[in-house]
Amino acid sequence: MIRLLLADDQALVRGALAALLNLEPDLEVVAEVGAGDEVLAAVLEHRPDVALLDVEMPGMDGIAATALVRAKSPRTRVLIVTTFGRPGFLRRALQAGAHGFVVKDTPAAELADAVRKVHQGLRVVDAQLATDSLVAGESPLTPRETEVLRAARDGSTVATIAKRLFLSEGTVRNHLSAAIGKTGATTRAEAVITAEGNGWL
Amino acid sequence: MIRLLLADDQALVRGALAALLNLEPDLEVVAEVGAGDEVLAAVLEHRPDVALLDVEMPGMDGIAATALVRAKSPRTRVLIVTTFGRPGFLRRALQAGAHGFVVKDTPAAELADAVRKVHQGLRVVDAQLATDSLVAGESPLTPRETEVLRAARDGSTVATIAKRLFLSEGTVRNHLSAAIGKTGATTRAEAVITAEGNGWL
DNA sequence: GGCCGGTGATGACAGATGTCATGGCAGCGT
DNA sequence: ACGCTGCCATGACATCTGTCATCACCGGCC
Repeated sequence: MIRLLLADDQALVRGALAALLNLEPDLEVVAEVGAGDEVLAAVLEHRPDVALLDVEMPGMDGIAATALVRAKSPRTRVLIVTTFGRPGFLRRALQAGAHGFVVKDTPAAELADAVRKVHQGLRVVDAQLATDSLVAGESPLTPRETEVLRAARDGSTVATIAKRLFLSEGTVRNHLSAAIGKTGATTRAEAVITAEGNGWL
Repeated sequence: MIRLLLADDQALVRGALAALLNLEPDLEVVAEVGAGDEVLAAVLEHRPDVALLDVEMPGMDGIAATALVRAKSPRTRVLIVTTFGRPGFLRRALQAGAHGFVVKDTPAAELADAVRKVHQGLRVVDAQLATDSLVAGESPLTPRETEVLRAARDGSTVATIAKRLFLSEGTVRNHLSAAIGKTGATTRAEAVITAEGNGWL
């Protein structure tokens, strides 16, 4: 019997996935959580064989949670199950120690197989996403550029960003300009969009 | 036995919801589709009692699909099941003839009840969302303002938007300025975000 | 008819934005 | 020690953006 932990912030999806997986005779959902910062405690308490984690979660994202789980409970294998096939997500998830990466629009029938493969120690990775990841490459943005661009996501002005990050306006403009150049964009908003699409933020 | 149709673009979620609902002795999923423009054909073929539709779908959104289903198959009741609790979505869904509106982070146990209530002809609406909907109100944007703001979502410049919509740059700026004022924003990007958040785009 | 709201346009203007050159400073690898 | 890279800052400049006033056309409505 393979023991599973489910982490997804959408209760309905979480419950539905539990129902789906519990249909399999060799799978058993032993714990469910709805936030990233609840994952580790639940893992330590229930010691699941495989943890299925969403990337987008309140508290802590699934990738940070993956790293924690791998560090504190090495026998637990991690399968990322996410909505967005962002290339950067895949890369960072694997670097954090995830064993598998499945997008939510894969057929339901394949999920159980993915779980079993991950449990056997195999790697499960969406093929399309793997190639995208190679194309998109690692984030070209420096930490500071990333931070500034992230602060620009909500449509703030340069002045606001500067205050929030304790930088001069000129510096913010410089970082934004660099980020715009590196993303191949011509506008701040465009840079935000492509950077997000590649999972660089 | 209540016969159900499921429409959601994420195959995994769709399959999981089917598993969840099929656990109920009085519910039966008779059809599944992954795009909005497949909904009507499937409804006409299988004549489900209740159709569970996601809002965000390729082809046609769930709200437009709702209107179609209500027009062509009045006996089929529609329950919207969506990720985003945008006030405008609720309003438009109800106007299109939906009988229920459930957000994906409601507990899984409540979904079956919602389906049964909708089947009985009752209205099921997320309480929090209903009040939000009243607060946010109808979109204050004129059709043209909406169109221009929508064209600005990808971070285009005024010049690009003007060309795409065959307007002068000044006119585009005027519409954007009006939209910014009506949304209470100070930037185009901010206006886009709040308008999207309210389901006005 | 007269009024009003939505649409399109123009011109003008202050302010924000993106770019560039330049300089200083800290850390890191050779 | 030297050079490289990343980070921070400044100043200057062209351009874009947001705002405002003004005009014109059209459709609906009292």
